[in-house]
Amino acid sequence: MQLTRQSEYAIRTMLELSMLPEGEFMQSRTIAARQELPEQFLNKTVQILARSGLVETRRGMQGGIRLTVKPGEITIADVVAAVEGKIALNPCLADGYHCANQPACRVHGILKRAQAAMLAELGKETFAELAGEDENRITS
Amino acid sequence: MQLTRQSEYAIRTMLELSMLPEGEFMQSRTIAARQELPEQFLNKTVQILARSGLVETRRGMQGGIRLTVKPGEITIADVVAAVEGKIALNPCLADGYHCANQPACRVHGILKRAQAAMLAELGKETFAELAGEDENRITS
DNA sequence: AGTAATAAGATGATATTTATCCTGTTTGTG
DNA sequence: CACAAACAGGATAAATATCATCTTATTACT
Ligand code: SF4
Ligand code: SF4
Repeated sequence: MQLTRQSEYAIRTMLELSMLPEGEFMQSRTIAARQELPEQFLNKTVQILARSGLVETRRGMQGGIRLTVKPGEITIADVVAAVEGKIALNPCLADGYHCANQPACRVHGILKRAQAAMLAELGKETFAELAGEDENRITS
Repeated sequence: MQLTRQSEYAIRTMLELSMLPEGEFMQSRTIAARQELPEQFLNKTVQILARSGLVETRRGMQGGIRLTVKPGEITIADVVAAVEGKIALNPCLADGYHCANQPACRVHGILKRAQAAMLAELGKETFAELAGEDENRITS
């Protein structure tokens, strides 16, 4: 019932990239250092983001990672889905899964609504907003 | 990002017990059979529920498991919390954890709201309501 | 050519999940 | 009291997921 570390790393990476001028690259070393993430593991994570089409990478000198989407058009929900696959609070909420007593199951409906509510919140703020002002936050 | 099987088993067990006349026992074999759950594993799960004060057990003939709470006073949120511990979408949402950049972290706030929204839905219907009528549900 | 950067595959250390087995303990019944 | 029924609890284990790290490419700029 928790995000994986990898999802968090991905979110913080996307946040870092969202703060860059559009089209600019940032290197994974830099991201790792700034966010204090394990560099090699971050590389793997970036590969996932790249395959999902959220970022693109360039090798060699002057290389690095940059967004292929506009910060205003993606949310934490998108990043988590990219890293962990489509979110499903329970197997019966995943595509293609079928539970025998699902039609009558009242638990199913509740879980479904809970998941929808969670996703709605995760999808409310875009990275553009997240990367914006850092102050005037509610602390806790 | 998913409930454990054990949580689901616990929910379905509580649901089964909620349908019993107040104060009555049901045996774990019966629950396991009716809900098609692995019996021994269910026993472990029941122990957790018992330690959390949601059910009480009696050994020996005529023994079994019964609720120690009123079905109208507990929700899925309570059961999941009992089995998995207090829900925290991310380590920084758990009690006592401290992340260095938490005060300024805007991700934290979003995760917190997402979690709150999810818990609100999970806490909306009590087991009394869940155990009530089985029909007139939205199927998908 | 050389260097800086990501890609990709293999491997592994841990932790969690999902059980099962065996033995103990409690309790009602005859 | 002996027995059987039912849960309790500890040990064990298989499967899977998580969180990496190591090594060897491959790509691209200079
Ligand atoms: S019993 Fe209900 S909640 Fe559980 S898997 Fe089946 S449909 Fe989903
Ligand atoms: S970086 Fe933000 S979201 Fe991540 S653990 Fe720290 S406070 Fe929580």
